[in-house]
Amino acid sequence: MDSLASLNPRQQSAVIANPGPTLILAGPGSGKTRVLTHRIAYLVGQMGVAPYRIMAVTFTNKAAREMKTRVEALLEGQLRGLTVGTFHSICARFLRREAEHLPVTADFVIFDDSDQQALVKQVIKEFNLNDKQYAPGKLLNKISSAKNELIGPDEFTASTYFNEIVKRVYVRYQQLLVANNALDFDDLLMGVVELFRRHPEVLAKYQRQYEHILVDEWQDTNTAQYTLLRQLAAQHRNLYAVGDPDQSVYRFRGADYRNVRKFQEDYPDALTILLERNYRSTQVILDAAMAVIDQHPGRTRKQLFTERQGGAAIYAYEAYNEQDEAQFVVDTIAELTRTGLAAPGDCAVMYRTNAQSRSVEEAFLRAGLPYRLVGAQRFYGRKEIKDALAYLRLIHNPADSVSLLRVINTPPRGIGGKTLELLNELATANGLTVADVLRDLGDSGNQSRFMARLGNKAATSLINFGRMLTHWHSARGELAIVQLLDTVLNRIGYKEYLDDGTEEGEERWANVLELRGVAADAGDMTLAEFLEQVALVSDQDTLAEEGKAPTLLTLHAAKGLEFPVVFIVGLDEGVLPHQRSFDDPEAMHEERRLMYVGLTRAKDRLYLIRAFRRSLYGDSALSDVSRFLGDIPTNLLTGNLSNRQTRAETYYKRATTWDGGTLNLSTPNQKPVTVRPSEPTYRTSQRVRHAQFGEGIVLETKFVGGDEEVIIVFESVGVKRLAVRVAKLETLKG
DNA sequence: AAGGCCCTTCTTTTT
DNA sequence: GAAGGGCCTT
Repeated sequence: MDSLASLNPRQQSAVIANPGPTLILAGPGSGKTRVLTHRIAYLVGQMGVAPYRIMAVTFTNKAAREMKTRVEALLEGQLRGLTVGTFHSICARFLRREAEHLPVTADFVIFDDSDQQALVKQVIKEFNLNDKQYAPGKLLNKISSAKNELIGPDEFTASTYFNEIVKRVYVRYQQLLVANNALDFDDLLMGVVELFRRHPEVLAKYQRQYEHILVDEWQDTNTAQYTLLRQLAAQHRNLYAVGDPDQSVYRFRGADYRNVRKFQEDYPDALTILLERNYRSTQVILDAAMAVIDQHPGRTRKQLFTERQGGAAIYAYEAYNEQDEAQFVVDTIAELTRTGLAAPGDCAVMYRTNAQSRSVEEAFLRAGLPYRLVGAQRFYGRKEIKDALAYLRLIHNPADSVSLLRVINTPPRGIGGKTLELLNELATANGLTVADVLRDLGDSGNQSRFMARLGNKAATSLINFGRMLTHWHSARGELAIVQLLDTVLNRIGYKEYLDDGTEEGEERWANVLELRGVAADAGDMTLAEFLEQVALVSDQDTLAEEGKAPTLLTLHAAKGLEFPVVFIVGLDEGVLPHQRSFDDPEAMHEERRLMYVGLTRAKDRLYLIRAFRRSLYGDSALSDVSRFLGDIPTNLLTGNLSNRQTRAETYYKRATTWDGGTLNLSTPNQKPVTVRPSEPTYRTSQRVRHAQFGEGIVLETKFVGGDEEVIIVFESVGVKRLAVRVAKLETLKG
């Protein structure tokens, strides 16, 4: 075993801590994963604990996989029976195993966000509610928070009229889930807690088994998760929690960093170990990060330190707009690569919201450079992927009415609204599900007792569809996932449906092929296992081994990762911190922690970028520099934003030298209004000729300090930025 | 029934 | 500046 000698004294004492409740407060880059893996290896290798008596819980599958691999490497062998997984996957496993105690069967499917939306919309319709006043998303938020707080539909107390509606929706929504043989994400957690409460003998079984429970990212646990762990650890009390309250960024999902303090209150005898030595970043980067997080009220200060004294100054850059911001990132990466200071794969670009990735992606595309984008949700959220998966889900679980509705007329097969209405009616009148009616139609064809009410055309379509379903359903056990998927795709002519000759169509089909690849990788996994796996992937899970290209990801997805070079874009008030946090102090604190997470991802170089103007809702507006940038001492900064005094003056000068007409800036600090520059001379995608560079296409026109600038991609030399006044461009036709 | 067009309404973050 | 919903025509 990789000896304990490779760990520092603090880490060592964490690894060899006596049994009992233990809390490891681990600053960023302090080697918490090493501590966790060594701890497990120590328990197994030195303390003789059987692997099956250990549970290690993480938040992402990637973290779970990594932990397992690293423990196995330490022990030089397979660890049979060790439970490593995410909260959600471990809970799903428990629930399937104990399904006899549940309202759903062991085959239950997991409903994702859009399935939940569909179900709530159904309830809204059923109750004749106004979906503006009672927006599905709002209702779902309420329901989700309730579940995270372990409040079931019956316990939900309605103190206001709105909550009265929420309660009714919640009750009905839960009924529908059960009718669909489905659970949502929150049900997985709450379901296990409830199961344990109702069936102490089941709980006792697991309590006995799990002598040691280790938890990563403790600060991100919510009430349901916290309660679950307390239940499980009640007998042996060997709860080993690793976390950092400064990195808690999932409040919207019910996470409560106060669970760190709660741990100490609930286990007064807990051993607490602080890991403050950082092995990742330069001191410059750490100082900046500490300066930001130290402004967080009501927090215990940590004094992070590193051997990596000094380091490159942090480059703070103000771009003109988000295109310029993205261009700066691309140019800088090119420059770092050229000078050998970093490879493209060392670089990461982080942003607050997914929407911000677009301008960055466009800049990479324009430069013809590759990048990798993190985001499983984006992939699995695509319509074509959801549709393909809906077929598989329906084959697996015919009770899944949400999937049925998705695919019954995709691709179009002549089953429209009227037919669906009739189908529903038939089902309800006979006390059956829609799937039952379809199956009967498929089985009995023209002899079906439901024929009478159906028109000829509709009946044929329904019979055909019913037959396909029945056929696939009975074949599902004999085929590998990828074969089943191929069969379905072929039969429904999905390629022909998607690939309509447009670029988008081609891309859609390419996405389906990617899903096919995932299915092929699933090997001989059962359909149930496959569906669960794809339901529970996280954004981070899609991040394979380090690539050769820069990584684009949200700050949330960046948690737990590190990169030699980090760019954080969008350091503007309203973006980071996000607009939505302005009137909620707790939310604002979380924005600060998010900034802290981003800063501490960087090992060597950090670039903080903002845009002077940024398009929002379509038209563009001016923004202020993020307050978080202002918290970083200027002596750590370089770049055009390193002197804040002058910047404020610059805004003023720049703003007042614009066309003047619509401007009413009286003081430099007053919030600037939207400025309309005069009409551009050139238009986007216009062809032009330059005396030296030859022919090109205008990508963008803009005004900088009253000067008109155009960005042009030339056939000969690529992208150039030119001043119209100087460039003498000739416009071409076409 | 299906496809197209115009309208609105948003946009945090994700297991 | 996209995506969904409502309303139109074929």
